[in-house]
Amino acid sequence: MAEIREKEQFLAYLRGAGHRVTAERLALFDEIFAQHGHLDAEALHAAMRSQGRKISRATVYRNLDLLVASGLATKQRLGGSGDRRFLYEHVHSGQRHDHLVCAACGRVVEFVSPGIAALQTEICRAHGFVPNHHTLEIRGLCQACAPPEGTMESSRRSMAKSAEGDIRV
Amino acid sequence: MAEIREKEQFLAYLRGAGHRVTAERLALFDEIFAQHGHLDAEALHAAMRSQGRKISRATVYRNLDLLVASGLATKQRLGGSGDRRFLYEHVHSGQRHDHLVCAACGRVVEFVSPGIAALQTEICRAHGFVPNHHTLEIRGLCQACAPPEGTMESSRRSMAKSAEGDIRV
DNA sequence: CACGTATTGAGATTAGGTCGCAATAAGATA
DNA sequence: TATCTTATTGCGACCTAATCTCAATACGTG
Repeated sequence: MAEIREKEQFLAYLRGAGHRVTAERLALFDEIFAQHGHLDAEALHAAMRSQGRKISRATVYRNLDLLVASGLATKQRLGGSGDRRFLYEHVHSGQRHDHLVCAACGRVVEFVSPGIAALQTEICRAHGFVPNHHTLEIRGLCQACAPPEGTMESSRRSMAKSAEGDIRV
Repeated sequence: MAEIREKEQFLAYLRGAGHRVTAERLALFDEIFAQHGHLDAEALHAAMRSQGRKISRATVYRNLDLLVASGLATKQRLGGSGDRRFLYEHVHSGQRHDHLVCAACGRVVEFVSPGIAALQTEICRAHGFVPNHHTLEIRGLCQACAPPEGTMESSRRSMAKSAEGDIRV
């Protein structure tokens, strides 16, 4: 289990900030680290209830914010104008990543771009701005939902389908 | 007035899409192009009422979405986790720009980065993704709200304060 | 000018999240 | 381990932003 390190980090954060270590917090932590991808509060709440853990909606929201404050989870509204709820995601070994969101099927693809990260740092420096979090989301159509007509340049769609997650720019 | 071109574009969009050209739509257009920066639906609504134009809230929302669909305005939730409402902004002569949002004072600084734009294009290509819109927001502390202690490196804060809008990376 | 239909306005409704407060339980102290 | 203090929980009420409904209005075509 990779999240053992993160759990320690979470405990350290709680103690350091004078917060108590409650069963609800640990359960929420386990749940969000057990799941992959983005979850909304609703889904988390449902998941925990279905596991027998009775936990209130308010507590889910409160502790989710705590997880975010600890730096172990992120909270964003993905889907641009579309999605109305916050989505939470546990950090991936401290790795920064951003999102490609398909407007048609809702699929979310993560990507990593050291180049963009570097430019952002540069921009912040130039503006005397001290960055903390960031959100970069590109909305459009994924391969599968690509333009149905495909009149021109329908060729380069060949090497596709499954290659994911290792592209770096 | 620079927005005369945009207004024609808006009219063309309306007609092309089989939508009617109503007084409310024109008034809304004028208002959003008269203002600078980001406005929420509420503010727009208030602004129009205070100008004598009686327009309903529902209509504001509906037509704001129309403006977005026409490509003449953007709709985003800035302020990351903080802001709960959508903010609208008219396009600046077709220029793409992104935001630096101060978590302390709420100030929003716009920046332009051809470098990031290029990398985004590159990433989309690599994923066979056809981009449409995007959102890039960096949250943190602006110069004014910078770390209050400033123990180390308190020097480079000198050339500051007013230089804005011309930094390109 | 008249007609058909998209659009508007007003208010009800929904959705997601937050708040207040009494009951509970972490964890410090002895 | 028993006790005490106070953060945390759960529940339901509440809030806000945005959407929906539907009758009345007004574009714009013929």
